[in-house]
Formats: sequence, C-alpha cells, structure tokens
Amino acid sequence: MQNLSSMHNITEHHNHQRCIDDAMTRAKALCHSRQVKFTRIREQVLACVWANHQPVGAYTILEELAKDSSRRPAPPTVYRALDFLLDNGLVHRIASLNAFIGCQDPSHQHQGHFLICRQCRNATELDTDIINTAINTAAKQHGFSVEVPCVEVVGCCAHCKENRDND
Amino acid sequence: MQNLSSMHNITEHHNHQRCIDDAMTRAKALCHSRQVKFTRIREQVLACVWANHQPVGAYTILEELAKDSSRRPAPPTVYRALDFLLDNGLVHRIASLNAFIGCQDPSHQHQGHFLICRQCRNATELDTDIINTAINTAAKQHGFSVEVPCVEVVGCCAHCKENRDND
DNA sequence: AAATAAAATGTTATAATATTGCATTTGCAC
DNA sequence: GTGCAAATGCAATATTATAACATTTTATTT
Repeated sequence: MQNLSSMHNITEHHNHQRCIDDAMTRAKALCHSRQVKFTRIREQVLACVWANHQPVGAYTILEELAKDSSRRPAPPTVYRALDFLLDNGLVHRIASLNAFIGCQDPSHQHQGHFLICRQCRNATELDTDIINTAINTAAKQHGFSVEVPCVEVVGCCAHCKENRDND
Repeated sequence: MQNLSSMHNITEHHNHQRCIDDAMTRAKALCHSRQVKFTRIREQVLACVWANHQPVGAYTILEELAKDSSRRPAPPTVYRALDFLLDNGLVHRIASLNAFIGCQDPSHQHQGHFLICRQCRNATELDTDIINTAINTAAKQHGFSVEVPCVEVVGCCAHCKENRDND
C-alpha cells in the first residue's frame, strides 16, 4: 500500500528517529502531567503514526499491531486508541484521507493545517496564523463563529518538485 | 436522520425554491454548452443535493431516489452521477462529512471553502480570495505548490447564534 | 433504417472505514 | 482482598465507496 516514496523523509535528510523519539517522549510527559494513561496500545498506535510523515489509516495501524504481537487486535482497539490520542491532541485526523498523523505540538490545543504532497504523500503541519486569520476574517463577514477549522491542502512539496518525477 | 433544524434555511427567510430552480437551470445550460448529458438520474441527484443547504450523503440520495421511482437504484448509480456532477463543478464534496453540496457557481472551476454550522448543519460556500491567498502564502514559505485546497470550517452560523438554542 | 460504437445505467459483489454493545481484564482506591 | 472505573477484547454490524461485468440507451456511420 505504501509506495517507494514512503522512504523519503519530510525534509530530504532529516533524522527521523529523532522525530519519533521526541514525539514519544513528549507524549509520555504530556500524559503524565495530565494524569491520563499512556498505555501500551496507545503507545504502539502513536509509534505507528509517527513511523513516517505520511498520514496513516486505522487499518494500516491494525496491520502493524498484528505484526508486533502475535494477537491481532480488532478495529475498536485501534479506534479507541486513536480517539484517546485525538482527544489529547497527540494526533490529528486528515478527513480527506481518512487517515491520522502525529501532531507536531500537542502542548496546546489546535487543529492543524496540512500541506499534503500528492507525490510522496508526506503531510506537513503548518504553524502559521495567516490561514486562521483569513478564515476568521471571512467567517466574521458572514457572522459565523469558527470552532474547528479544517484545512487540508493537496499539492506538490518542494522536495518532489526538485526530483521532477512527478505526475 | 435530519433534525428539526433542517427546516431552517441558509438565510432565515430566503426563497429556497428559487435556489433550486436557479441551480437546475444553470446546470442544464452548462451541460448543454459543454455538450455533456444532463440525464434524468444526474438531474435527480442534483435536485436531491439542492433540496436544502445541508451537505447530503450518497446513501441519503439513494433513499430519495428510491422514494421517487418504484425501483431502487444501487450505490454505483448515485456515485456515478455524483462523479459527473463533481467533474462538472456542479457539486462539491465535503470530505469531513462524507457528503455533497451544490456549487454556488459552477461556471468557473474552483474548490470552495465551506462554513458548516454544527447546529443547523447548513454549509455556506465562501466566495472570497482571502483564504486562498493565505494558503498560497503559507504554502509558498514551504516551497509547496497548491493544487487542491480543502477548507471546511465547523462552527456556528449567524442565525443559530441568534436563536440561542445551541449546544 | 440497420450496423456499429460509445456512453450510460443496471446488477452483484465486495472493499474500506468506522461504530455498537457487551464481556473480560486491568489498575487503583478503599 | 473488595469494589469500582477505566481499558481492552471480541463479535457483529453500520456506513461509505468501488470493482467487474452485463445490459440498455444514445449517437454515428453506413
């Protein structure tokens, strides 16, 4: 299901093990400070999500869990873990892909904006206010109160534009 | 499946029959000018989508078609009609709801931005560049080329804020 | 008008994603 | 250890979407 480009990292040569370690450490600390349980399953699911920078589907996670342990968990196991991670801001859901991705900054509640590369399928979470401001401005003109902005932009990332093997 | 608020219109007292008539007229003219066929099924599906301003699911459309004619169409019938309507810009898909909504302006190709009211479930398509500009600006900073921006904002519309029966 | 080709629709089956409901286990407070 | 709440296991099923192939309709050519 994953193509070759799944081996590309979000920037060409970043140390992804560091991404994973940081994410897991942050998650552990955050759950501890919130007094919620970072159970084995939740940890495994988060690790799957952080395996790379591509949004991953619930059933793909299921496959991965089945590889690790001899027992094959059922869908609710994964969905419950994902719900927990979503609630605690540790992952985001990408609605347009029915997939999940690790959150870059779980410490403060937010709904990220994503740049999703059609080519390598990496998704980059944006940390800018420009888009939220624009959305709020546009919404205000309609008397609309924004609660959950969802921005998922499909296109072509810088790295894939360089390696012109696209389309 | 629809709640009571489904009777609210997108603005409090707009003549929705006019919305429908306009949309159907536009669709007919547009298909004629493009020399593509606005068949009975496509027309029925578009009419379902325009029945109100709430995004409607494919299987809800299926139910509606079953009511009209004695024969019950199968899912591919509806999905094929929806694909046609999407291709021709007559409807948009709301990814976060797995649902479809009529396009306000099918004459030029665009991916709309939507304000979706959590309360009455109406979705308003925005016609502003503010958001696209912001997305392009943010994307540019990452060397990312935008192809399909998807903006689906959940919140509370002006009308529902007035009638404080929310939450 | 008959033959042909292309497009649209019908039909069956199935894939992919997600949830419900209830049983069991685990971790923790007392 | 007892009792409770949270977490997980498990079976079934709901929801959304597509694949593959047959049939019908429409348009085009002859």
